[in-house]
Amino acid sequence: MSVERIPAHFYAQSTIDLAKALIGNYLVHFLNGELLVGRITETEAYLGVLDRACHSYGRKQTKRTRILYEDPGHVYTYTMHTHCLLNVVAERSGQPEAVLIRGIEPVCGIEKMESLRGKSAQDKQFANGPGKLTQAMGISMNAYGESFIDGPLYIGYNGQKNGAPVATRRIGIENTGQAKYFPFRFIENK
DNA sequence: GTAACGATTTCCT
DNA sequence: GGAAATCGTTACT
Repeated sequence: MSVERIPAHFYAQSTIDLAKALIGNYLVHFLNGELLVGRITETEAYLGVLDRACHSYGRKQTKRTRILYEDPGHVYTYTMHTHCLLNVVAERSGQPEAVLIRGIEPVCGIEKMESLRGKSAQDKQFANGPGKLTQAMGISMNAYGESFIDGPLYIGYNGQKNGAPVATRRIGIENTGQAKYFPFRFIENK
């Protein structure tokens, strides 16, 4: 199976558009000579400065979040409750916005994923969460700061896209004021 | 150096 | 549906 890597300009669009555009495309990880491919089914936009739920709210900058201020197309991984979350830096340099990959469906390298995840790919709970998919794809903090444009981890173009993604309210961020009502979470329209 | 918090997952009731 | 687990990063003394 060959998956065409999406070029750099793809990432240089608004965070919302990027979040929608990612749905239906492939998340690809070249790991130890094996190709792991998952179809992206769920994403979430984090609008940095305006978004209280985001680590870069108010242009806050720390060691961990500085990658958000770099050029779009970078990999931003974040450790949470012993789990690793995967983000795609969007917009443009100096604009700390990113898209969180929240869910995938295994496509290629399934046996390897099952081994990494320790669960059957038949299970609907296999990779339907931010921490689960990073485990299934073998993604860790090692990926922090890499680029989707020329690294072992990248987004692959899927010729046959599905219908328009559905926007929903976000979840899991109850303590972030009004930001939790923003419809910035996108799921595949089935 | 120490304390508090969190973009989650999983298990229990 | 609700609570505990669990640990790196952040913020504060």
